Amino acid sequence: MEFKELDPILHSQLRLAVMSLLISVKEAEFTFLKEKTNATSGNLSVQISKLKEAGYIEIIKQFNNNYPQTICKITPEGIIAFENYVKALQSYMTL
Amino acid sequence: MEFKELDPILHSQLRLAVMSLLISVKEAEFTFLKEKTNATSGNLSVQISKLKEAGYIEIIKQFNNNYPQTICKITPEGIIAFENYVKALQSYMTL
DNA sequence: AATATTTGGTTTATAATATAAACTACTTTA
DNA sequence: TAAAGTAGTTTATATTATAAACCAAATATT
Repeated sequence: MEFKELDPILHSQLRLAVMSLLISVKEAEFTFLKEKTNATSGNLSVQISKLKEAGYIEIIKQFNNNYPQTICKITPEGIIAFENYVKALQSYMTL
Repeated sequence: MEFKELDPILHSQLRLAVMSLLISVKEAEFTFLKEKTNATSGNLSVQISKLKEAGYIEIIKQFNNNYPQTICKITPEGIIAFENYVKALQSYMTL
């Protein structure tokens, strides 16, 4: 058994946490992700941008009660990438 | 359920692969690790040093058939760290 | 009504990490 | 004895992660 490549986009604690949340909730606000992950705004902003560039999530910017609101949704590619990442990890876990 | 911290020493593809191998074989030569992980010598050298500094492995340098030989062994702390890392990962995997 | 504070972020600068390239030291083979 | 191979280490560079600083607008305070 060889070691599978670990998708570098997902092999990041914060991006993985975000994806993990989006897998279960399907759609989440920036503030929700920030609270759940305990990330700083700056870091979260950068990381969701990377996930978007990779095509793993969709980012929707809108206004809610006069405030800007950033919504994140996982894409089908994102779901597949997450599943593959989990599978790849198992090759390291001596399961 | 919150996300557990991922030990940064282990959250590296190559170091994780090395630890995964050492969990199963208990002791391995540098060249064996290099072949199994497909790493370059330089990268492997750096990463096993970090694992040693963290106390996760022991490095024994000796000579074998006139050639230098570097042997790596996992330590009890290394085993615990690996197990904790695997447990922490599960909090991201929505198992 | 001006000013301070809060919300909800982004951009930028810096620190940490991973990796490859270059190098060292020695051995074997031609 | 020169070339090539073994077994690595060191160093330079590219990539990543993170925090600090900033921005724009809303709301609260005096």
